[in-house]
Amino acid sequence: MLDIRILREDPERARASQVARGEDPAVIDAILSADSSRRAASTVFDTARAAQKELGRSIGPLQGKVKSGKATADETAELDALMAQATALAAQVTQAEDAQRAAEEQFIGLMAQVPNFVDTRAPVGGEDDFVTLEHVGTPRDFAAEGFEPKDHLDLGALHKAIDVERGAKVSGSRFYYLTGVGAELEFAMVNYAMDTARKHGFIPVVPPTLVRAEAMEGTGFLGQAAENVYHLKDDDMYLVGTSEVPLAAYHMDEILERDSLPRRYAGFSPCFRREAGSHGKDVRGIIRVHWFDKVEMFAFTNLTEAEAEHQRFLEIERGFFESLEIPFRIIDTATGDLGLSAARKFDIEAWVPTQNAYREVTSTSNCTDFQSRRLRIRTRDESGATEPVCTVNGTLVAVPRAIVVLLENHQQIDGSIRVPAVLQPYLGGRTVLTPPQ
RNA sequence: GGAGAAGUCGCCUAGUCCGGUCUAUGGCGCCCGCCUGCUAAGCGGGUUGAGGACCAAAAUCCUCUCGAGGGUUCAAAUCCCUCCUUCUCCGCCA
Repeated sequence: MLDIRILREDPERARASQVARGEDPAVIDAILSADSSRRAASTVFDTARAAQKELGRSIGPLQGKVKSGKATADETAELDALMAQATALAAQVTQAEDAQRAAEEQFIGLMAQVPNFVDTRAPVGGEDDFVTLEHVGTPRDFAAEGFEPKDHLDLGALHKAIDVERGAKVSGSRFYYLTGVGAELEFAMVNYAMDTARKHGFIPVVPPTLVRAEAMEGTGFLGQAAENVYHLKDDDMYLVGTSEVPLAAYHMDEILERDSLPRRYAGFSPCFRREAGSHGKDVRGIIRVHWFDKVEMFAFTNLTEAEAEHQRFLEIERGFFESLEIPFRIIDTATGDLGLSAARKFDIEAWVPTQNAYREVTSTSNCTDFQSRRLRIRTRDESGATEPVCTVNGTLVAVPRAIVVLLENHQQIDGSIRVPAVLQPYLGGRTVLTPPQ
């Protein structure tokens, strides 16, 4: 949810943000108009209600007298007159209330559609208009090493680590089994990621992955992204696509004391995505799947700290993939590709040798106060007044994609996989994974 | 899943039977002030959150908020319905 006060004071900024995202700026004017109708309706209602209350205070004692039979004829007549007035007033109040509610609903409906303000430093444009900020590491020259790299599915089959055929048999396309060393790799990555997060001051969390509409809505996943969310109709529950959802909603309706910020959480959870509208994309392998496990970083900060926190998240992600000795680049996502909640987003794209391309492995977003307004998560400023917090999220490790880039980048000519030093303690000290006989 | 009890402005709590003077009681905690070698005690005041009016700002005022949403009524913390949550007992289960 946007801050209506900023919209009132600086509608130009809101219109510019809409334009940058490729959205309709006219919505902003519709909102401003709905806002003033809402305020006018509210004033009418308040006035009518105050009069009604006042009248009620006269009726009460008088009726007491009449009921007990102690009232004079004048008093009985007065009560009748007051009651007639009250009846008339009640009609006014009902009408004013309906008008107020309608105006409020229209206003909220419009507000909920509008994405967060973009950070003006984010590159303007669509999906392909990102800016590459940095390259880290150098892709291997397999030709010079004298062999053709195998893709992660071939390597997965060779190591009996990834089984997509049986995944499809049991659950359908875009499902997989991790077996043997594949499963071990998942635990190794998750444990390494959690240890990393803990060292950076994050509290480890295993959150619920089935949530109510409110949590989904509050984090901005029931808007444009709704088609990618699994919904359980019988229970009206949603399967989360990321632990960002339950982590953000963790402090829903709370006021977080100023000195308790930033609060940093690292969530481990399965993630479920319908991948509607991505037919034909990444059909082979486990790059794009309906379910995967992920370690996600999440922070609640105050307004002035959010941007620094976002940078911190990027540094942690950078350090993580650097330590895995995987070449990657960092991109600054373009405004048209930010999603509903983010003001700015950085992705790490790791090198996938067999695709001769960089593919997204992490994403960190600064959602400023957009989610916290929807979830009513606040803190107090110096004067003690409440203000919304800011939320920042970022992937530490999304398991299947991390496995893909690890296998492909560290494969050797005989099909074995070199284990980067940081991961060795999590794999029983093995320095190389050799295919089972 | 079944039966029962409960949910009040940080925490505890009065009020609900019998609707209006509830503009929600009292205690604890916390904050400010007074008093005071210091501290404690004592005394006085303040202490839910949201929206709005006025405004440079403060003060002030209005409305909403008694788990949530509906309903009855001139009027709902209070009566009725639905839902949520918690607790107790039973059943089932990793």
